[in-house]
Amino acid sequence: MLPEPFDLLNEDARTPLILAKGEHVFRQGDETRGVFFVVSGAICLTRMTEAGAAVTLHNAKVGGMFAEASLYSDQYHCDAIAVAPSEVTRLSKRSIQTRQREDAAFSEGLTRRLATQVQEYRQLLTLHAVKSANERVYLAVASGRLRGSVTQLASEIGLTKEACYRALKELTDQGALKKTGRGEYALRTSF
Amino acid sequence: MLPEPFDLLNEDARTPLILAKGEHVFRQGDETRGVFFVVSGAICLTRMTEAGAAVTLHNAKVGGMFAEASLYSDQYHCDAIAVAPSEVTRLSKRSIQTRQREDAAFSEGLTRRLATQVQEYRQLLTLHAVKSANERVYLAVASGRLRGSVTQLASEIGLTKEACYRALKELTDQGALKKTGRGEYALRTSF
DNA sequence: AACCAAATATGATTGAAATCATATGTTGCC
DNA sequence: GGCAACATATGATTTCAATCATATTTGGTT
Repeated sequence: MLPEPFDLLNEDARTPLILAKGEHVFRQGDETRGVFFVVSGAICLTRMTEAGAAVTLHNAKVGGMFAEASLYSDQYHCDAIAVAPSEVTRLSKRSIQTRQREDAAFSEGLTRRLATQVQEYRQLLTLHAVKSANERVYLAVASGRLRGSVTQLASEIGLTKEACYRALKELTDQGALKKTGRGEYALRTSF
Repeated sequence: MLPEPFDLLNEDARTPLILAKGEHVFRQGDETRGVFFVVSGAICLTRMTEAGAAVTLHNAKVGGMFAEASLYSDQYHCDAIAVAPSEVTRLSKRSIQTRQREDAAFSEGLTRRLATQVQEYRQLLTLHAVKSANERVYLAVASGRLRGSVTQLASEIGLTKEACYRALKELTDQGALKKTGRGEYALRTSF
């Protein structure tokens, strides 16, 4: 359930938290107690600027984690608020740090996970820079991003679901994609 | 010059490479020899899909790094090509891995750098999801992203430079920003 | 000093995606 | 079994940023 290497942590390193919509997981300035995994719901991280504007830093969704950088800070630098009824698992900072020191496999696993995420985020950002909706959708499908729903893909790649459906239709009409089912599309190999 | 913790590496872990435009730093399938730092120019990472489409994974610019995930792979999974005459520094995989095992400060520094980058990329992706150009520019300025040129900011946040200048002008007219010089803007604190 | 390249700045026009609307299909649940 | 919620799908209209165009300023180079 927890992503590697956090699945290696002892039971007592995990604290489940149930949150009502609007409830805080932590606040800016709170002492850092760990990193979090989203079991259900969604958590939004925001920071206030000096001018009073709220900047959203991250929308953590089911299966995602947040506040990993808190391992290297004494206080949280933003607010984490449940935007829906949620369950999150807190992974104790102390346990993680101890394990990092004492277990090379865990330490390597953590570094590896972060390196992989950096790679994924760069790829996603690069995809966002593609102007044409059709090309963006094609590249997204070619990169294997159409796992869940089309709606989900749309939000992932920065399009409305309507624009995404339209692009899928046009790409299918053009012969670049093949419709393999309701909401399912495959690449048409060009040879 | 090199970002932490790579500045800690010995001289002999660094290999400078000079590349003409179009030249490869490495190819998909090559044995992994290290991670890279861009001293000048720009490097583009692309991968071919089964259907023959080229997917750009990352555009590494001056001061940036690429192929960090190669530390956890035997072969590179994409091509790295200089899109302009470039100089890059290769940081030997072996040296990094040895140092990771033997120097806790280095190891922690690397993990920390990656965690920070994950955080930054998430923030940038979240910013890209803001629809209105004005709001996007405002939030970008509020997050301290207007360091270099406006042109640079524009490309960073996914707008054309024209749209970015216009947004800056409108925000200034509205009183949300204050123009402090040519290409320089500051937040107007609302109190 | 003259010149060039790039950044700054803004106006006019266009186009592509957002929005609004609507219909059907599917899934889970009481 | 029926209802609610959501995903799929596509048509019509609008809007906002991209594009095209142009002028000025600045910094670096010869």
